[in-house]
Amino acid sequence: MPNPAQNAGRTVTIHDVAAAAGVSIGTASKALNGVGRMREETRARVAAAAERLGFRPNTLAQALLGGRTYTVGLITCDSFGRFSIPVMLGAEDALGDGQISVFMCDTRDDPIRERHHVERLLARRVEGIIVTGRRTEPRPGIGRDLPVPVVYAMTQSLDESDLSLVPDDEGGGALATRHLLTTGRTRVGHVTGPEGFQAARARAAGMAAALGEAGLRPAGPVLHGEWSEEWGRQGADVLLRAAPDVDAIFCGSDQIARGVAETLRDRGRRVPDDVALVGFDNWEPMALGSRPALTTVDMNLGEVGRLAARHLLDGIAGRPVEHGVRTVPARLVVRESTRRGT
Amino acid sequence: MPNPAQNAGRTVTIHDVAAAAGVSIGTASKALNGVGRMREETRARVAAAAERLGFRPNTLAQALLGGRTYTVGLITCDSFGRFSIPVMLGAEDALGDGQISVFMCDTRDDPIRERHHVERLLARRVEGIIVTGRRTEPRPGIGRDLPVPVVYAMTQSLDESDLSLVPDDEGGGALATRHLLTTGRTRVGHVTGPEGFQAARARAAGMAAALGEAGLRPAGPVLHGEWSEEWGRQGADVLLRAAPDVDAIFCGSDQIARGVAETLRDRGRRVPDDVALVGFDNWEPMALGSRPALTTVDMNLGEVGRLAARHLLDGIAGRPVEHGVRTVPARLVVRESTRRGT
DNA sequence: CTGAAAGCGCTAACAG
DNA sequence: CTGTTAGCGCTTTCAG
Repeated sequence: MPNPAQNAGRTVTIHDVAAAAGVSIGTASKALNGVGRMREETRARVAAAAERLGFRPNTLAQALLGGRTYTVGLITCDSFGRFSIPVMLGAEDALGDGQISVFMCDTRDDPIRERHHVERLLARRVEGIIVTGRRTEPRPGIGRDLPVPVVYAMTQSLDESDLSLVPDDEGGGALATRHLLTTGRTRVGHVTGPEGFQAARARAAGMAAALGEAGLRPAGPVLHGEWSEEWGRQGADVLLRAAPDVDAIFCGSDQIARGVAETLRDRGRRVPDDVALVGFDNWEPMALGSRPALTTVDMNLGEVGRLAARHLLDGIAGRPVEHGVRTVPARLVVRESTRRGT
Repeated sequence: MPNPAQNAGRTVTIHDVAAAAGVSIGTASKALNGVGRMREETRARVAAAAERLGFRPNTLAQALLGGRTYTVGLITCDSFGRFSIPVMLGAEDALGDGQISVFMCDTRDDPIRERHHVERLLARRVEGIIVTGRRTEPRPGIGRDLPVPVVYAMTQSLDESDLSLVPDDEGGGALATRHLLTTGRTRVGHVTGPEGFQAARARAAGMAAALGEAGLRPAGPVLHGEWSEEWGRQGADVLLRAAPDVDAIFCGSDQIARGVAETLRDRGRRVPDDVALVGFDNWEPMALGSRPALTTVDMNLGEVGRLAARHLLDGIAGRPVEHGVRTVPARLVVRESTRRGT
């Protein structure tokens, strides 16, 4: 049986198929697309010829004619980093079934490169663009009045008329905090990332709100620093001095939580018996590698991506795209670091 | 000044530009492409019209006519994981400047999906395909006699006639080991990943070779286990029992190294004073978060990707693509965990 | 120096 | 039931 793919010579066109099947080019097209009515025998003969020659309809020609390319662009400013990848996966998920292919572009955080990529994508007649990013900090949009719909995911456009999908940091902070309260903790501290990050501020706000509902306040000051383990180690020390009776610490990231865990251990506090610990990100290598394994907030980034894709598809279908900033609920993943309340 | 992008209504074609500039369609084309000879004034008039209307040549039409699409496919089996991302970045790097766009496809490790993606890419007339993967284990190729060149990066095709680019695990192991010897260590142990992984075996072989050159043998048995911190913690205990006088440990991954470091600390061995430690991967969040920061082997994955892209471009240009498995040298990153030799 | 016409691979009307 | 034709947007001969 000849391999259908062995057309290394010249690409097989529908013209070849038609010739091989002894029909005209138009008939071949209809036969292959199951359109119109014709003798079953003819249809089969054409199909056989196509199969034998390894015919693959040229998507470009179809696109040119049909006015649709079934492609979208995915622009990331995250160097394909840790956050945008799950988003992309989710997006690919929602798009892939629709026979839509994805052009990937990385901007390296360079606006010139970005502009360049947008131009290229538009020249390729993508039907829509998803923009993802590293942080949730608002950023300038990729352009106004573009001829295709645009959705921002895991990043946020400064332009109010754009649609941006971001994780619910505030809700996540509240979720983590309420979980700690449920397990009987009442003196909850917070060590997190730079105050300049909206994500850090929102998570802290969520925590404060949840504590407030219970008539409580944070134990010690909210400690802002870098998104690093090293800061977690330092921050924990500061916190232990400021609020020695702390019985739970909510951390702005899993990395910070690991650092905190290390200092707690060095200072003879057992996790979770003396101090319960909650991280943020559900970055598994970190959260599972930590001892004990970290309870943490998962931002459902895949869902962010899926939603972004779905909104984009709506836009492509001609339905008006919503605008403003929309938030995707987070989810708590409970592990050892908060088991067995006091 | 009108925004060139405000063509939300209908896409601007060269026909529109020609009409606006008062020239024929062919003249407009030549003017825009700087081809042929014509009055400077005409050229300028066309350029101005194109600018004003926000004309973007339709890449599809150009591709159809020119027989080149300037696109390649990137297939990953790694769910955009930690390893294939740097590879992609490197590839995008080498391709992007050549005005080549990249279609991303994730297979989720499903051969059916993979087949599907390959078909789709070929239908879109990509000019080449790069396949990346999670492990360096050999895998079946994506198809024989495809009409476009294919390069495997960070994964390896079973088909000897394919070109596969993989990191030099053996060289990396030797590099790490020689560094330890240089800092005066002589009793070097090894804790690494599953024996089933070629990467683990190659790294161990590299270490054995380097020790052999110095007339030495590994301290204790080579310990195979999971690629996890937990295994690092356990493995270190086993090693300390089997070879209590060990003064250096080379680990198969940074995660394992972190686990090893933790156990060493628990057992009262100082790093690097009593025992020096080298990891593998240079996965920065892990390597830098560890205390002390880990000396580790960087596989130069970006280079792997860049090379893959370059070979692919060669293939696209019609030059014959080499075949077999080619190896990209690794690089040592020295940090605290090996400073100050005994 | 500029315009007209052919054609890339395909589909969708319309004739036969 | 099948073949012919026009045309998607563009480039490239070849005449004018």
